[in-house]
Amino acid sequence: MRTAPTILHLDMDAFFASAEQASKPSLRGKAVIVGGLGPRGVVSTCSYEARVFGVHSAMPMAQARRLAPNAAYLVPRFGLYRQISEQVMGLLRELSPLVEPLSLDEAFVDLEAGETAWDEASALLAGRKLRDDIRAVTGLTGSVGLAACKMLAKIASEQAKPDGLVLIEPGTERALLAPMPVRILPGVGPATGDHLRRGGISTVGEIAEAGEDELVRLLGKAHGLALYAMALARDERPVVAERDTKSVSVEDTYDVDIHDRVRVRMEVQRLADRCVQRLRGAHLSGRTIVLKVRRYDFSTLTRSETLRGPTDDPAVVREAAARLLEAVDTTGGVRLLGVGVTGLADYTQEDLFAQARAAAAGVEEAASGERPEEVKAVAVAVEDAAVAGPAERVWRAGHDVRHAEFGHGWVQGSGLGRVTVRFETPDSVPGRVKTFRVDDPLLESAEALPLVARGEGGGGAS
DNA sequence: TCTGGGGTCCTGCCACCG
DNA sequence: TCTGCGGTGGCAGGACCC
Repeated sequence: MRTAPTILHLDMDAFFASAEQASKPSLRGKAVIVGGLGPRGVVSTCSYEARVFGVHSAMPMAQARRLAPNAAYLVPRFGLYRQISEQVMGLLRELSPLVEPLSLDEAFVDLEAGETAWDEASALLAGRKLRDDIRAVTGLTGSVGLAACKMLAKIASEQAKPDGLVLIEPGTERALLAPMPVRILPGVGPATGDHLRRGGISTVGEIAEAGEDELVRLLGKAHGLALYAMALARDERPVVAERDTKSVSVEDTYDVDIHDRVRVRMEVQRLADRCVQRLRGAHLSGRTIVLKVRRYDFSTLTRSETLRGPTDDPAVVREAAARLLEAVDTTGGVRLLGVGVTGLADYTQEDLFAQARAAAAGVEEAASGERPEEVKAVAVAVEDAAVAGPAERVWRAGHDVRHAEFGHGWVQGSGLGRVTVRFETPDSVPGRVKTFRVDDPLLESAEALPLVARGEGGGGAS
């Protein structure tokens, strides 16, 4: 294990909510909650102002509304977050070629590999400059943790939140970890936490005292050994820049449980098509098709089927998903359906023809009588239908719009044939609110504006 | 209070093979 | 021929993460 604190962990502060506040001046300093707004939505991220009311991520939206009825509720705008994320990841790559993104708002960086830092002083310097650069380029704040391994760097950035920097000095790690609750360690969630507590262990220090054998007895080999090592501040996991995707899936939770079996079949077909679109978008194909069903009582089951070869053919995936569904009892209703593909392989354009042939042959076997050409034709028709969306306009809370007369703004709310728009931009003062008919011809949806104007602070969203 | 969506990894069980 | 055994792959479920 290295001895200098040259692993950096960056965590953007309340990322989605902060991006929304930066983009909408009227929301700055206010409780902002981003997540699914349907009856079964959950909070994705909330601003620090909202956390004061007890709101936190993963909380059911209905509960958040009770706790913070006057907060601004917005649906996520992943396009905007991705743009900002790319800017931030770009800054990280200036520090080192070894950058491991964990999500849109988090990443590890190996500063030593980038020859940016080799000791405490140089690591601190790099961390401070990074925070300044992020603020200048995106207008947002991020918290930085520096330590000699990934686990500790992540704990450090957690301690640094919000808008701070913490370095864990080599040699102090075990003393620092000992009094912390076990849940601080990566891999310890509610279930493992309970398990350990029943075994009389509630702090990291108690894990270390319990010993390796006891941990393995309590949690099994892989988990027990890993946790024991972490408790001793031993974490040899390298920063890995490129990770291969292992699975691709799509799932939908329905506002109301679906009881109609025909509707369930139809939804599974649609999910299969969406899943294949994703798969093809990533230039992948896969061998194992997975169907996921969450029933009315929240019990979840999966059924999977492995094909003889990888496929990215929508007809093949739909057929497999339909077969899997036939083995599942859905009486009582389903609240969620999902279709996924694992056992992934890269494919190239040259492989396409051969794969389509092989996959179509598989379907022909399964649904005897169908000819490969017919199967392919159906698949193409469905894809076209999926691409052609509904014609009516939907005004989603938080999304940007442009009005021919009043300029750029965002949707504050809509309903009963009306849409309310607040007219403001990231660099304007808080704007005025106006209400229009949902079919107002002067109103159109718009792209998100960059948070920091181009030329200001060394770059902006493109 | 009533639980999203997209992932990864691990474990236990079973069947199959040599 | 039967049985035991270890390795491997498929499948289902669970835990965890952001």
